[in-house]
Parts: sequence; structure tokens; C-alpha cells
Amino acid sequence: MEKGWGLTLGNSDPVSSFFHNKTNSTAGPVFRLKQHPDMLQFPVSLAGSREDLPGTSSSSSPASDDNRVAVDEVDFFSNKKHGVVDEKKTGTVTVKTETTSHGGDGPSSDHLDVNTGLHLLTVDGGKSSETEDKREKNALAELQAEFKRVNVENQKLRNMISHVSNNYTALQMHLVTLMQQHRNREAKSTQEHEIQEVKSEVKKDEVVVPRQFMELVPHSGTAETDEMTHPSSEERTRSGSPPNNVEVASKDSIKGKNEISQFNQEERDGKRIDREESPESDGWGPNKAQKLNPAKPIEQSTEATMRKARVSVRARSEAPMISDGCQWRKYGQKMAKGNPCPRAYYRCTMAVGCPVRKQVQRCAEDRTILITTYEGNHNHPLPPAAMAMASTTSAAASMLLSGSMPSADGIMNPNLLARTILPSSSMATISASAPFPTVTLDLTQSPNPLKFQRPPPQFDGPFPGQPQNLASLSSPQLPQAFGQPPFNQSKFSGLQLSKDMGSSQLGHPQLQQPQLPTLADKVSAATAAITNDPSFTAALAAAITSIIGGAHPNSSSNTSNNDNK
DNA sequence: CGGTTTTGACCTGCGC
DNA sequence: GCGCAGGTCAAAACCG
Repeated sequence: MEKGWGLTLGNSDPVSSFFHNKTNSTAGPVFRLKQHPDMLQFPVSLAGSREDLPGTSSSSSPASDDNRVAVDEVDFFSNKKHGVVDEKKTGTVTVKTETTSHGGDGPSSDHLDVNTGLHLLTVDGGKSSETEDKREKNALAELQAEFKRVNVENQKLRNMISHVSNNYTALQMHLVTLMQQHRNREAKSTQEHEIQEVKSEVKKDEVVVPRQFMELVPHSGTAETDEMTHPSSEERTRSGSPPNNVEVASKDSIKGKNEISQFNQEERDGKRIDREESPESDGWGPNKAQKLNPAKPIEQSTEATMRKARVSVRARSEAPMISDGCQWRKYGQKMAKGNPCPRAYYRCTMAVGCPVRKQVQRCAEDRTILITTYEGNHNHPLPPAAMAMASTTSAAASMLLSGSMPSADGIMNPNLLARTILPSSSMATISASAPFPTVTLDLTQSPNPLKFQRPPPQFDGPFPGQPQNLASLSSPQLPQAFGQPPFNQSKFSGLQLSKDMGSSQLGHPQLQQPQLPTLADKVSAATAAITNDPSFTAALAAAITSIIGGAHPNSSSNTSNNDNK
């Protein structure tokens, strides 16, 4: 899991590259690091580094030092004798010790560096090449350990950030929705009834919406609202706002949070969930998983909830099934009424308990159109190829869950959704009439790749400025957050192929060919473009700030969850 | 031999 | 309560 994240995350790259440099040319880079400890100084990293780094923490840590040293140098052991003492001291102090050691033992002095390397080496750096080398090596070992720590911390932070971003997005959507509904309600009520009645209705509506929202953002500390919203349990289930599920999708990483937050929802869901859950430990997992894994009610319920949100992708493809970078196992086929083409049911087999399922069916009207419907979030890392699609799908689902539900009646701001999900010309529509809230992405219309760069400023809602933020946030977050572990990604198998690739990819279900600009690629481009959106950056910064501040209960919960993992 | 696909039966929800 | 449709299960067949 973590690996996946690392890859996904932007940080990882710089880190890795940085690391490589060190290894290649030990001396130069290493010293730099020491000189500029700030680079690594995230609060997190510091804490982590100390814990892990034997030298820094304990004066008597010869053993720990040995471990590190082992990587490159045998000599260290002998040398370290002295070093131990120095290590206790801070970087500045160490410098002094080093000099002393030089006088006494000569070569041995170098070893002390293990700890000192972090801060002091810079001072002494120039004196002896041998010492420097050793120091560098030690420093490398330390840096590596630190990097690991930092990476772990980064992952945690990212998870938190993603979660916060999702919550933020959901909130914005809800706000917009509420505003709209509010207006609509007032207008209607005015016409139909007296002013008083109208007011009461408005209140009701408000209550309902927030509730959904709350569900969506259970962790976000919106609990207060939650209480208020509870009144109508029926609407929740009905409207199918199992909200977050999709967002949570990023589940893998975020799983814990979702589980907790969604726990309540699950209880509401009722029969269907029970049925699935009771037999299955993981809920949606394949039979094997079900049998093997004893039930964890929370997780199950969460997944079940998640299932409800669906993302349907319409794409032209000659192939029987679109490859989306995931592995699927067909578990059923059924003739659907009104469609001569059978509907196939697939489960994700990339992970044992992966709850993601998809349905594949050809459009009765136009059999060249392949309709792929994704349900649930992946609980495992996805291949890069699948990420783009997954993130897009997740965004669509999150939008659906967070914003569309309130107006269960019909389509809500399709334009917004379309822009959010696919900045390209693709059509995105929401269907609340279906048993489960469903977002349909119509990729049968040739998208304009060029349009990806940025969604137009226009917005249907009351707040012209915000929607974009939402849009920008929604898609990017998912990819980051989920890197994989989270869950969501799976949703999109279908997008990619459309015309060009369809048949060719069949043979290689998992691999997506970078050669042709597939929809997935386009989606990726769109995601990248969105990420660049200043509003998104600002939101992200705010989220990070809040997280670092440690204010949010949510963040804390997230962190804890991550830690557990 | 293990994994996947096929396919009929079963279960559930919904509308009448 | 009944029938229909959607969705899932699971044994058998198939494939590499």
C-alpha cells in the first residue's frame, strides 16, 4: 500500500531523485542535506527520524548504528565507540566532539558522524576526504531511514489532506445545493401555500440536505449538523446517499475513517446490506473472501454503503469488455429486459476482498456503445493506468453523493458535473431515479482533448466562483488520496477504450497502452489541469494548514487510522 | 491444478 | 400474494 502511495505522490519523486543523487555521488549531496536540515524538517519527519535513527535517540546505540552502517561500512563499528558519546549531543555539540576525536583516534573520529552527520558534518566537512566519505555513508544511511519515515508521514498527511479535501468539496456542493433548493423551495411554496408553510418546508429540506452532507463528511467534525439532520432516516437511505462511499473510495488508505463514519449509515441501509454483510466478512468480497474472512461489521457496512453510488460509463468499443487496468472476474450474466444483449457482472480480482463490481452491457439502441457501470471502491492499490479512470469516477461519484442527492428528483447541474468529472466535452448526467444514485459519463461523443486545460468559469449554481473549486478539488483529490489504498479508484474501466483501443486491449486487461491517447490519458490530463487550478491549490493549502495545526478531530482520526495500517 | 467462465437456480425488491 | 426483473451464488465446464 504504502509503496503505491509513494509512487503516486508528488513528493515521492523528489525524494527518490534526491536519494539517488546521494547514492551516486555520496559526498556532495549528503552534506547539503545536513547543511539544510530544514528540507527534511517536517514535524513529522523529525519525529519519525529520531525514533528510527538509533544514533540520534540513544547514546548507547551501537547496535542500532551497526544496523545502519551495515549498509555500507564495516569500519563504522569500530569507529563508533567514540561516536556514541557525541551522538547524544546535538549537531553543534557533535562538531566539537569530532574534532576531539580526530586528535585522539584519527580514523575513528569519522564514525561518530553517524549521528552528527545530520547537522554537524557540514562544519567539518572539508577536513579529510576519508572522514567525509564515512560521514557521507553514515549520513546516507540516516537519510534513508529518515526518508522512509518521512514517506510514511507524507502518506499519512496525504491521506488526511485528501480526506479534508473531499469533505471540503462535499461541503461546497452541499452549500450550493442548499442555496438552490432553498430558492426553489421558496418560490414553490410561495405559489402554493402561505408564507408560513413555506418556511416550514424550507427547514425540512435544509435538514435533509445537511444530513446527507453529514454522512458524506462524517469525520469532518460536522457531527453537529449530523444530529440535526437525523430526523428523516428514510430519506437518507432512499435518496441513496450513502454518500461518501465513493469519495471514501480512496478507501484503501482512508478505510478506517470511512468505516467509522459510514458505520451509522450502514445500519440504516437495511436488508440488502445485512444480507450481503452477514455472510461476507468483507461485504462484497468474492465468495472466497467471504468465507475466509470473519466478518467485520463496520467494514462490511461501509462497503455496502459505498456500493450504492454508481458510475456508469458509456463508450464506443467493439470489445466485449473494456480494459481499465484492473482484473475482473465474471460472476454472472443475465439477460436484461428490453435489451437483447446480456448484461455481464464482474468482480475485481486484484485483491481478495475488493468490493468493486462492474456491469457491462451493450446499448440496445447502439450496440457499438458499451455501458460499463462501476460500483464500490477498490481496497487495494491500482495500476497507474487504472488510476486516472478511477479518480475520475470517484470524482463523479463524490459529486453525485455530495451534491446531487438533495434533489433526488432528477438531474442536477449536469453541466457542473460534466465539467467536474470530465472537463472535456463528455456528458455527465445524474440519475436519481435508479435504485442507486448513478452518474453517467457519456464518452461516446468525441471529446476535445484541448478542452482539458481548464473548465470554463460558467456555473449554474448561485456561486459562480465556487463550483470550480469544487470541480477542481474533486478529481484531483481522489487520485492523491487514494493512491490506492483508498479505495475508490476502480470505477472506471470503460473510459479508456472507446473507439481506438477497444479490441486491442482485450488481450491485456491489466495493461493500458500509453501509446495512443486514450480516454484515460485524457482524463489524466484533465486531472492534472484541474490540480493546477489555483483554487484547488488554495484549498489544499488550507487543508494542510488545518491538518498541521492539528485542529481537526477528523485529521486525527485519519492519522490514527493510517497508523494502524 | 488453479483460476476463470458459463449457466441455471436462488434470493430479494418492487409493482400490481 | 404473485409475478417480474435484477442481482448473486455455486457447481460444472473450460482454459492455460
